[in-house]
Amino acid sequence: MKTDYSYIVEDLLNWYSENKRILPWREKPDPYYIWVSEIMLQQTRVEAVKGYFSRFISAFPTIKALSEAPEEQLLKLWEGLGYYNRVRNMQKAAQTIVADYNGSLPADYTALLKLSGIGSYTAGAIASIAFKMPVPAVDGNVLRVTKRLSGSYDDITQPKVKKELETDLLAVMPGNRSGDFNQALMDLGATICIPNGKPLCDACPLAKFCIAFQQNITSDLPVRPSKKSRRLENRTILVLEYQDKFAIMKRPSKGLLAGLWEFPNLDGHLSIEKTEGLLKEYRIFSYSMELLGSAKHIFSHVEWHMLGYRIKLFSLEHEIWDGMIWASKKDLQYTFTLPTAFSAYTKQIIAEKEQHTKC
DNA sequence: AAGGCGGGGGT
DNA sequence: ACCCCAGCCTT
Repeated sequence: MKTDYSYIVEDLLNWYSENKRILPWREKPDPYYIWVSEIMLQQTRVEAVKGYFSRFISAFPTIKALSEAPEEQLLKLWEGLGYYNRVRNMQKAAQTIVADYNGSLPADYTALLKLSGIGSYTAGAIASIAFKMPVPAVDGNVLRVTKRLSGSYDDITQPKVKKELETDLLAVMPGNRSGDFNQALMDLGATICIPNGKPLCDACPLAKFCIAFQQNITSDLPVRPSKKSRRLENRTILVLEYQDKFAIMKRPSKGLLAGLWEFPNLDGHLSIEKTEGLLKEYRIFSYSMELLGSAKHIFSHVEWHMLGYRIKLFSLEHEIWDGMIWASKKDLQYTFTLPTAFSAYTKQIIAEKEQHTKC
C-alpha cells in the first residue's frame, strides 16, 4: 500500500530549522564523525552516546587510526555501550575503507551498504547527512512518526513494512536538504512524537496532517507485536584475590558479551559449602571467604541472578583455570573491558582503599 | 522470517 | 514489570 508523504516536507523542514537539537556530531559534517555517531546510536539513546562519541574520536581521529587500533583498546572505549560487535564490525569496515577506498567513506549508498555493520538505515543516514544524497534513513523514530501520520496499523517489525516506507520516502526526498529531512523526522520522533508516554501533539508541526492525532489513536500506534519473554539464569561469581590482584577470564569469541573479560563464574547458585568443596577440588586450601550478596542484571533476552563470593588467597602454587589472568585494580579500570553486568562487584573493588601489605 | 545481541531510562 | 531506543548479523 503506497502512502504519499509529499505534504509534510515543507513544514517538517521549517520546524527542523528552528528546533533541531545541538549534538556533538552535528558540529562538523565529517563523514567519519557521522559514521561513528550512527553506529553508536544503533538501538542506543542520544543521551547515552554523548559521553562516548568525543572520547572515541579523540582516540581514533581518522579511519586509518581506527583500522589499526588494538581490539582491547576499542572494546575499552565501547565499555558500557553494549552490542559490542558494533565496534568490531566498524573496525572491519575501516580496514575495507583503507584498502578499497583510500581511507575515505565512499559517497555511494550501495557501496556503504556493503560495509560491515552498515545496513539500510545507516547507509541512508551517512549518504544523506554526510554526502547530501537523496535517500531515506528509516529507523524506529521514522517508523513511529509516519505510521501515526498515516494512521497505519502495519506491524513495523516486518521487513516488508520498512522497505515500503523507504520506497514511499525516497519518492519525496527534498533534493537539497535530504539529510535535514531525515534528521527532522528523527528529531521529531525523539522530542515530540515520543515512544514512551503521550506525544506532545500540541507542539507538533505535522498535527494538522496526522490521522492518529485526529482520531485520538496515537497510543495504539505504531503496532509492534510483544517480545518473547526472557529466560532466567542463576550464576555464582567468584571474586578471587591474591596479592592485590583479581582473577579474570576472557569470554568466548562468540555469543553474549563475546571477547569481554569477566570474573570466574559458575552455573547456578552455589552454597558456601559447595563453594568450599569446589576450592578443595582445585587444591586451594589457604584462603578466606566472604559472601558478597546478590546482584541482578537484565539483558534483552536473558536475566542473570548472581551470587558473589570474595575469596582471598593466602598462597598460590599452581594455575586454577586455563586462560585465567591476574589483573590489578588499575588494569580493571583502564585496560580490560568488563561488561556492566558485573559492575556491582567491580565497583566495590575499585572503591576500596588501596591495600598496603607493607608496614 | 526469526532470534541473538547491552544497557539504560521512562512509565 | 514492561516499554523501546538514530539496527545489524546470522541462521
